[in-house]
Amino acid sequence: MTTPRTGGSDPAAIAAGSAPSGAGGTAADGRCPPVAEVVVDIVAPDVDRVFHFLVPPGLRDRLEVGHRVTVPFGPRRVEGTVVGFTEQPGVPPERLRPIAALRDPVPVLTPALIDLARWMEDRYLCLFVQALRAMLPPGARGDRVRLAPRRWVRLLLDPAEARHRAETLARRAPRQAAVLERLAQAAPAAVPQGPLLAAAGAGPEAVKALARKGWVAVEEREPEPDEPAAASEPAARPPALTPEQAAAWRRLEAALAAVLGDAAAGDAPPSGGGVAARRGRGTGPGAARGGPAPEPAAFLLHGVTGSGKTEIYLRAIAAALARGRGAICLVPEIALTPQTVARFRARFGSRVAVLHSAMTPAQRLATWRAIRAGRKPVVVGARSAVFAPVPNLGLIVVDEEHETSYKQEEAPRYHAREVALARARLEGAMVILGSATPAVETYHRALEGELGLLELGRRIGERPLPAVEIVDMRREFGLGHRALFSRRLVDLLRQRLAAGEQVLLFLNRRGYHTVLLCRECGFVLRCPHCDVTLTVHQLASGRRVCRCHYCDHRQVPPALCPRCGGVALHPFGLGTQKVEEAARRLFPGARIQRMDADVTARRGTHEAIYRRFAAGQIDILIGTQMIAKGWDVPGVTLVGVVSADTALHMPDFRRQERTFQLLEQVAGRAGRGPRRGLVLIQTYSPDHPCLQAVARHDYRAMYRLEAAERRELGFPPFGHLIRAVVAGPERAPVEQAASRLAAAWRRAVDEAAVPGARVTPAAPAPIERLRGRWRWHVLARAVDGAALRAATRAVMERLREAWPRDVQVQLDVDPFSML
DNA sequence: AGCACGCCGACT
DNA sequence: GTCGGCGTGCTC
Repeated sequence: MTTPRTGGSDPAAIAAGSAPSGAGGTAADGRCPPVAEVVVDIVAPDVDRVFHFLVPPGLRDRLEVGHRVTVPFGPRRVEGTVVGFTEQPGVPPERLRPIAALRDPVPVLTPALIDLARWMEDRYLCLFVQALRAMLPPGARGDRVRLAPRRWVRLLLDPAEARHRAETLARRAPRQAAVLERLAQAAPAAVPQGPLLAAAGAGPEAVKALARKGWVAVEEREPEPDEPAAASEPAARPPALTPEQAAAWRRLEAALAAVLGDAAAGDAPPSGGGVAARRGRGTGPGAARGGPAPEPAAFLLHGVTGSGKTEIYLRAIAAALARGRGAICLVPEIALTPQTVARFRARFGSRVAVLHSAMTPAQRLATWRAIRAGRKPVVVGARSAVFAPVPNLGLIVVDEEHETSYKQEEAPRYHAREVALARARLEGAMVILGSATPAVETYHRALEGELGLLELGRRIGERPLPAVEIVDMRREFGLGHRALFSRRLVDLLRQRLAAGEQVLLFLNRRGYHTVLLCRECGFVLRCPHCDVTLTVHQLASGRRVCRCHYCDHRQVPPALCPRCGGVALHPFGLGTQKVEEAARRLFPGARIQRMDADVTARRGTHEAIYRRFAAGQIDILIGTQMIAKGWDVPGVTLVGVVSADTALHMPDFRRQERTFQLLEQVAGRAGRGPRRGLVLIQTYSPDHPCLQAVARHDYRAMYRLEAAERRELGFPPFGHLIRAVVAGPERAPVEQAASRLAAAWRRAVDEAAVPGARVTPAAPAPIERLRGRWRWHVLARAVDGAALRAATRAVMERLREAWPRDVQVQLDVDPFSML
């Protein structure tokens, strides 16, 4: 998967500075050395290294590390990234060809980000070019996006005067008149030329003519990222802190001063300065171990929901800004709502850039450039915002750090939290990881002293956490109550509805376990491509359709069982639709709404349902994960978890952690208002220690459970995992290749004597077929992650010779999903 | 990854 | 006789 390359992938090389010539950009005299090191945009192990190109005279004083270029490559031209400069390339000079073109006026990446890409290559066993790609704004690649600035037209006349002239112009030049008319309406604001011309039914020549007359001016602007001008004034004063918050803030403030320097000193490194200047200044998260070091440079802020973590983030960001440093705040995609953004804008005004998945490539690119230019020192965004090219970065906040959406599930399969810690180390910045239910891995680091631990155990205003009640469904069943809702849940629902209060009914996943099952022979309908059970969905027309959750294969349910020919083939299991039906039957008068991936497939529905719910127009809202996050509705006094069992029995070593996080999250939806909330959990395992921990809101109890189990089995944080997926169009070569890989891998860890290493035999992946490809996998585990990675790299290198065609290996370091 | 070069089967 | 299959090798 990886190839050795100049600069190497030895982690030590990173700290020592692996840019071969050490050149961090254009030299002080404005000239760069004559040969540029370029990584081309081709994802293939063979070319995943530096190639050398001559810098043409015209680019001598402009080219910098991080620039995107077009280079001649064999018979064609490809795009690439400048990652360094050198005096002596390891190739004979006559083979060097010049760079063909510069693609961007300003480098898209910073030198520090290129160092980070090297770290990622080593840490995630991905290609260097894959790491670089992850850092580019979608749109920087290819020439699809228009790089030219957008034109805006401004009226230079008084609006009344303009209308008058438009009238006289109407006969001879109706297009120009229409343009003038619209500009007069918008005056004194400028108007984007494109929409203006479309609305006026005119062409660009109309504007040109008006400009010649001196009546209008054309301005060129970068495409503006959406930014409500109204909210750009920073708020007057931040709210006062609770005593707990104040104590946490004192420690953080001291650490910020230690790591970033004194606010007054104004010793911030020059913006855009090479990373070399800053390297070694920062105290890495590990630095606290040696000697009487003060505070570590990274913290875990463990605070229950409603304890005021965000206020701490905002203050820390303000402190970084005061020192002339920038900040990135990562939030899970789902939390990137207008409310979140508004909060940042209220505090930092137009200095905030928001990176949204919904942005167009052009907006994204414009935002990226504004960040790179230092005009937006505060960046808020989801996973990939960890790569925002903030010059002179001082702080990275990772909110809800336990969220699985921080793990990227395609190559490079990085985890934004880990990248944040590495980036902060490279750039001498601080990190704050925040969560009400930290990942076990993170909490372990905090207990080990690798992270500073700040705990907020109380909610602001001393509001109590919701009460949790567990219902034993075995008993219900034994007593002949076989309905979806226990008697207790029905009682509570009735009470709440009578009192005019709102209820959330939560289910693990949409349609999960609603399979087509034959009650005579046990046959279950599966996807012909993906080897998972199909899920039964009810269409609006009343017809049923069976769908695969992985590849979206659809088919009409067969009337008779394909195996035994019997007539007992029926949907079986728990889905949101079933819950909805049951609720409607029980409470025909109630206003009931279901919300899951099916319902919200149409864009905008999510927000619409939220608004109706918040406005009290829905009594019972039934939904999956998506109702668990961020919804703050004071009218909710009851949350019913229809079944906790699916979460609890997932085939996953993190299942207890995940169950705890999930249930705490849904519990957080109850009792945001004046009345204390109640959470009712239905389960067939009422004595399960994890559920007992949830009932007491006892994070540490869950942590101890998980830690004991994982230590025993050598799972993270007590060991490191690497998963290899072997995939190809035919089964036999895949199986054979996977077996060879497993054998070679085991031999490699044995030879290298990697401590505590274990390699599983090759096995079919839980989803053996996906999108028409066969998949087998192998899992390796070891105590020493770096040693395991080194051995893995060596194996891949060796296997690359004589590897069957059409068979690929994907490596996943620290995997989350094992499917 | 692409794209050239190169060496063996059925077609205007 | 040639068009075209995809195996092998290379790209500063």
